[in-house]
Amino acid sequence: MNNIRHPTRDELHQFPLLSGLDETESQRVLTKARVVTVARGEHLFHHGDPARRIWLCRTGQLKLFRLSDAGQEKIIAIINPGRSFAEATLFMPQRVYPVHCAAIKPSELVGFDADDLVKTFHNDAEACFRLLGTLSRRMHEKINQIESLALQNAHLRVAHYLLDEYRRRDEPKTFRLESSKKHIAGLLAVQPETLSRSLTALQREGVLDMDTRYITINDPERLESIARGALATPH
Amino acid sequence: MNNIRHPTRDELHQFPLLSGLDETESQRVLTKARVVTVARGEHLFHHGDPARRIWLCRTGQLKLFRLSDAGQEKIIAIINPGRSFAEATLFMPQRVYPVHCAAIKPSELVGFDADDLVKTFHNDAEACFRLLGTLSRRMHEKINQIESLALQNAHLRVAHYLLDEYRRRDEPKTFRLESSKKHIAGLLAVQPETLSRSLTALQREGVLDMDTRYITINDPERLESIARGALATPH
DNA sequence: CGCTGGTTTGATTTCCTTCAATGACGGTGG
DNA sequence: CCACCGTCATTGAAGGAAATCAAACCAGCG
Repeated sequence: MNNIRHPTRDELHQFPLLSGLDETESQRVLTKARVVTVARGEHLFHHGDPARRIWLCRTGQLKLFRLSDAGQEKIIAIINPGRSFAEATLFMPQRVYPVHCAAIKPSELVGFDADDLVKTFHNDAEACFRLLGTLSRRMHEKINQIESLALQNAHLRVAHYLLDEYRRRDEPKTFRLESSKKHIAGLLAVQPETLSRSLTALQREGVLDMDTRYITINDPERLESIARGALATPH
Repeated sequence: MNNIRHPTRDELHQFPLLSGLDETESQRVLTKARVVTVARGEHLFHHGDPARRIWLCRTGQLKLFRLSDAGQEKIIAIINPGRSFAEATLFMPQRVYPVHCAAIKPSELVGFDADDLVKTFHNDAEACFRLLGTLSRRMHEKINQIESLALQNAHLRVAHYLLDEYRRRDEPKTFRLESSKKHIAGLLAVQPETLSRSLTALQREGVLDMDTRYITINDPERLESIARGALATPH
């Protein structure tokens, strides 16, 4: 039975980091795990807070982000159900969260005890390898983000983002944006106005159509060539 | 005796990832390890190459970087002696290098066999933990780079860089830049001209003095406040 | 000494942010 | 069910930061 207040053993095993646990370990981790709900807009943790738990998003949506002194927000990642986050804090000398985390939608999370997990990893080489895999993948994603910010202009970043989303969903003509345009702008490190202008330009070019949060890709090849740097020449 | 052609067991143990190996494992890893020299300007590997080795820089200096279609170069990291790199490729499903690597100075490296290392990690939970720690630290560095690119303007990035270098060296009044200004510009994702102008402005403000590659920090507090966002108001 | 590549300085251009105003949603409570 | 409010989205105009272009200078090194 799927009790919403406590993580089930099945759920635990879907969690990639813990999928190989035996009965005893499962039991211990479950005992220390806690379900937390966060209202829309509410913070789960702040940048610099001691990281006593690592998290699995069960429902809802959250953002991991940094803030500038001026209050500008750069989103590092948007967290959707099934994603875990903050694993890298486990192995840092001083265990603090490197970013803020707040809910974009009302969300429900499972929080695993950090000390407890480290103990588990000590006995489980397989789990270590899975975590190494996860962190490595994330590291390469970060390198891609750095390249994107450093070498691509705003329109290129937008085109790239759309193409990535399109492919991630297995290339359906139409799909729904994962989040509001304001948040996507924060993810791409552009102003909402700039994102809006980019999308309008792509629409004018006939590359895509847009209906509020729904995007229809009319010309994937064209989008790809634009993402590669072909200037979207406005007439 | 320090044979320059083959890594010694002592050297292997300085390598943080392998410092806990026992005699047998040391022996195996050493057998498969290979010393490679790279001339200034020469590539060690390209973005997308199969990653059959991970590397330890013994002497010289290298850059890890990405290239834009237009040929612009964004440096992800500058590698100095004692630093290892490319570890994260070990645990990726498709083992390829995510960046280019080229020598800034003539360099000598030890290349460890990837399959061999993975075997070692299977038997050595301690080594796994050390690697998890290394990757976690690098991940947080990447997050800092992303924040820097997204939320700080060029002058702020320069000030931050100088402050970091100053502190990393334990705050000597004068220190030598780790690399040419062209490469530092590539690291900070600004044009060399912009870096030059930033440094000139800081000099004009009396924050620092500069003599070719040597920087003297006259006013660390001022530099810090500039890095925090205090506008360097040119009169 | 005389290259070659790195650095500085100035002038111009481009891109993106900022500012401002209007319009469209979508959730909430009457 | 509809009116209201706040947030999000769009569009235009103006300003500013950094890139680009161009040229002169400098430094290290064969």
